Amino acid sequence: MGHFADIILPTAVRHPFTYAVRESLVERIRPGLRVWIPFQKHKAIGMVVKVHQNEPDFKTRSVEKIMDEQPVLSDELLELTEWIHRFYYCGWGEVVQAALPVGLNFYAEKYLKATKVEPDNKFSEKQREILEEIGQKESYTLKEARKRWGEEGRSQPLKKLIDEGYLEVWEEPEMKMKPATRKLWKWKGSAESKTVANLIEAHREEGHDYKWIQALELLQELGLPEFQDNLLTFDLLDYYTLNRIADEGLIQAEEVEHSDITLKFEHDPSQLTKLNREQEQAFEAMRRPLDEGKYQSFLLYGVTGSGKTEVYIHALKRALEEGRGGLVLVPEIGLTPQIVERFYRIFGDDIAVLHSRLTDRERYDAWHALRQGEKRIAIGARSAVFAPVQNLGLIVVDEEHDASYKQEDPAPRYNARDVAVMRATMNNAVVVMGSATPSLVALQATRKGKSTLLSLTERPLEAKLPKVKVLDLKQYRSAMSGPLAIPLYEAVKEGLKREEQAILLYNRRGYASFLHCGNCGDIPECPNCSVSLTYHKAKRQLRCHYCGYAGRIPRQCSSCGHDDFEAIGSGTQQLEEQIEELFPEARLLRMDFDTTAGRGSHAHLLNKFARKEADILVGTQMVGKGLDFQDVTVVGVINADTELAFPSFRSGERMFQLLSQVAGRSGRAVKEGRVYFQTWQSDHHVIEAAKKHDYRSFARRELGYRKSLSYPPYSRIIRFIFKGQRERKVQQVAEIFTSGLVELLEFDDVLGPSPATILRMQRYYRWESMAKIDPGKGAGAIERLLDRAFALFEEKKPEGASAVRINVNVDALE
DNA sequence: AGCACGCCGACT
DNA sequence: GTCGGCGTGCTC
Repeated sequence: MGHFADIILPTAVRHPFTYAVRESLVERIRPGLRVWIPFQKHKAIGMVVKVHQNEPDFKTRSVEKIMDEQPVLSDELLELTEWIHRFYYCGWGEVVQAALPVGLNFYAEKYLKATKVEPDNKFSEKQREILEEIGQKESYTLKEARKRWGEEGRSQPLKKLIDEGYLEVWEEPEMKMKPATRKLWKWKGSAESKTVANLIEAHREEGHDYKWIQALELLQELGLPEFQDNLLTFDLLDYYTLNRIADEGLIQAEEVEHSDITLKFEHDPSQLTKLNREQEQAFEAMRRPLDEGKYQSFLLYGVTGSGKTEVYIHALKRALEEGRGGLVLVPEIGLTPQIVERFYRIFGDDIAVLHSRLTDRERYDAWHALRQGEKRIAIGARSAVFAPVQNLGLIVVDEEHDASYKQEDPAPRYNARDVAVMRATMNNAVVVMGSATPSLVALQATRKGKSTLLSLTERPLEAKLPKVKVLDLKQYRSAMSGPLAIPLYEAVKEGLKREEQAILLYNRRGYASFLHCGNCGDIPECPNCSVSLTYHKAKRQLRCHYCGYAGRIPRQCSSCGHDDFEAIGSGTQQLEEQIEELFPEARLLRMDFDTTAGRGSHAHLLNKFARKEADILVGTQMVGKGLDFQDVTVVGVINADTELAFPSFRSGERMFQLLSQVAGRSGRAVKEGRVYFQTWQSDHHVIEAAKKHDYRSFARRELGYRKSLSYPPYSRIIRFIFKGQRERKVQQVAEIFTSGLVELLEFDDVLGPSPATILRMQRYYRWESMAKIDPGKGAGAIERLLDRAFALFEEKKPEGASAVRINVNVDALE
């Protein structure tokens, strides 16, 4: 009897493909190995998930060769990815593709080769250049060629050569990865020449260009020049910035072998901090299941500054002592050198840091080191949940409530926090989720006994929580100083007198600048999406945030024909101007989308402020994480409640998180701080709870509201997006599919269909529906339900339904 | 999801 | 007469 292999590919098709296995391969083939297979008209990489002897009733093709000696995915990760594919209703191969680094995933490099020989005069000059260059080299990747000649205007010489068969494209399964050398940076400068601060000062006096000074400041911010061995790694830095400084001869760049490139902070395990009483209790609670090798889930609720990280570190240390590995997940923007340093100090080279600036090769090496057990801890953002940590004993999910754990688009639309819980279950491991403002889903899990609540309430003595004053705008309507209610205005004024600093926050909505017609008020829209175009003053361009469209400013208004466009500044820009009028003496710094466009400029602005080069910082919520300033005594939120206008069941939760962050952060300074919330809804429970730093009362109210409308955690939301180029068809498909859902889900709520908030995006019309289902339903039940919904739709679908794509988003956040 | 095939409108 | 955009259907 013949042998067959079920093989997955990175497609949205939700079933494996069955291939025949030649006799000579039967011995070696097994799940987790990648294979080179014929697929459609080309060859592709697939992964074996099952080997069996059941001949299928269609004709099979044969596995060409086996690519790996050892499975790239262990049984554990194979099982985990399969669960994700069922639960989040996406292709198994799509999950595996997201889980593996380049070099171990399904990506096969495409190469170019010159084939036919033709007289030169047949080609354009550009084409002759391309053919000559490619002909010279042994192998040329399509990627390289596209980079060089892909953007050659309308004529597309490269594409034509390929289409006409003068260049052949073929794929190869093996990845040729660039050697793992990187530039390492050496700080040149004598012991006396000192700090970068001196240099900046000196160069300022010499009138050096601003960008150069900015680059230097970046170095100073990171504190790297003061490094003991004067070696700078740029793992978490901006390559171009450092190159620029190197060009100036201030630092030297050296090529260094890969093994030397890891974040080298001081490694001194003896610096383990002693835990306080509460931290000790939390640690003790985790220690039992950790020692017994049992699954248990914890929610570590602790206000900012209460020392959650220390608890994580102690627990990790314990896991390592038990001979097990650890995994630390942080939000996308949470992986800063400062955080890495704290872990590195205790665990040294036991840690693999998986951050977005790694090259393919470095990612591959880090993955390998974990797989081989050479490194026992992985730290990284969302996709690090797939890191091949051996004998996993502990998973930490820091800032558990953070939205960046959920991948929205493209598939797989998984939530790394929930995947972490599942992975811990499968490994009999402990999972700790930490937050100062836990998500209601995590909180509910503790009430249901699925998770254990641990609290850290003590803060270091010097860090008192600031007093929050709510300013009701209804009441102050006639007592305003520009955008500021009188008490906030007075507070800022008094603070400035004492040479203290202030931060004024403006909510995100309406933060971009745009253009409007001075005659009829019409705002130019994106030709591909139904959104207003934003105005980029510097480039004199109109841009779309959704599809990337960029265009010139139109000559005349498309609706009335007049030609007098006016620019309307962003919310923060306007606020900045108004504040300038109120406090003409003060030095202002604005921080928003426009001013932080460049890389590193975010940290740059904050540090400028920290050095007291400005008195007032005006910004959007992106200021968020950077509120710990010694001399800031006034923080004002100009429009605390705009978030509530956002049509989402989570807007209250999001606003509470935002306001708590503001209210919680500014209390670190020694001087007593004051926080002001300006709002139209002073009696709103979210405002009241945030004012009193009272998570519990917020949660109680919010859970009541969620329960009454059966929103998460009392339901699980599945969101469907229907998209296609013909609006009528999209609507029709949305209606028919949704009516099928209603039939299947008699007792659960189905909302919609309705046009999406942004009806048209990238030339596709979008409609959406939402189903609220029983939160107890597991992966299997969800998969069966959706299978039935699609089967039902298959029976009822109208003519032309295939022009409408249906996206499924399980546990959608919005 | 990607990709090739095939149909139909615009331009040399 | 031909090029290229987009709807349609398929992948073992």
